[in-house]
Amino acid sequence: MVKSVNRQDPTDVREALRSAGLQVTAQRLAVYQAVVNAPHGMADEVHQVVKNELGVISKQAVYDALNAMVLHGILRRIQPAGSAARYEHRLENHHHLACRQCESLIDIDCAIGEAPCLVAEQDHGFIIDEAEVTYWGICPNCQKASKTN
Amino acid sequence: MVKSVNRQDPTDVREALRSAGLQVTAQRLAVYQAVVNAPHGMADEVHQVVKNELGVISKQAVYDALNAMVLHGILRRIQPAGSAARYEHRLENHHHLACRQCESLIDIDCAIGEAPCLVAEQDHGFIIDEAEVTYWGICPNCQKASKTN
DNA sequence: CCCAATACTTGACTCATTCAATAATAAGCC
DNA sequence: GGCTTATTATTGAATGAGTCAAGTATTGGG
Repeated sequence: MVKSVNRQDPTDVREALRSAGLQVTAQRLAVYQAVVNAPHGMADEVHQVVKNELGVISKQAVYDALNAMVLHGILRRIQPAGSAARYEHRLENHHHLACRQCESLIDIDCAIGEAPCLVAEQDHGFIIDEAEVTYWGICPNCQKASKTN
Repeated sequence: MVKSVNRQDPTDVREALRSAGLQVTAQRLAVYQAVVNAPHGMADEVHQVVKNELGVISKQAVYDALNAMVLHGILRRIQPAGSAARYEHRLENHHHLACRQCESLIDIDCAIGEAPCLVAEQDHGFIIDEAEVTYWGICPNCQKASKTN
């Protein structure tokens, strides 16, 4: 399984790429860094950030980099209902708190700890490797906004 | 909150539509029935089924019907990562088991019962109304397939 | 330093979903 | 039961995330 580590040191990313059999390129390093600096960013946002960093990079290269790193467990992809895919570098098991109104997304640790309801009783013969939990609600800002209206 | 009921009797759907302030139309009834008969269907599949039933219906009408019924708690929309939106009529709290390879999706009851890890410790001021849980793994069929290869 | 494998660029393309304008229908009222 | 109007359906075009494919550039092992 994937090592549960937060990689912030650039050296680690290079190593992670290499040990995954991926080449180390300026584009990939910049894409990784963009995700670290702005977690939960969508591909398009990552693209903007990396453009500021490198000058030019194609949208396709961003998608390639993101997909490759997700595939090799260097980044994690999350796809909240109704939103484009988002990316994060935090790899340990944690969950998300999503606002139904403003689409904001917050990390939260697993409520009970290791594997709470994460072991399904009725597994139907599936080999389960992950339990993804998303809490849906209204964030404080949107609560305020709807009161004043 | 939404009443936790499985509506299979057509009369109930009519009532549900009316009490939601929606008009009862042949299209909506057929769309609802299609979702009951083939749970977890995507909009396009629902469209095909309803076409067989009614002869003609526009894709747009299917989307309108699905959206309206989801908005009023008559249907439920689920959006597994990497898939188009799917629809189901079962409204009680339950979760899903998804195969990473074949995209199959199975209902499972909540493992612990009422509200297990469904109450986040760190709610960050959010008013949480739902905890969505998706278990990811490999289904029995795909396990077999990968062994024989 | 060279070369093959890997990655990037460009631009066209797919597919789910939505938008907008027009036509049809449901259901409350007389 | 027939009008009336708000609600819903149809049609066709548009959007936007993401992928595909062909050609060019770069990485890093030999």
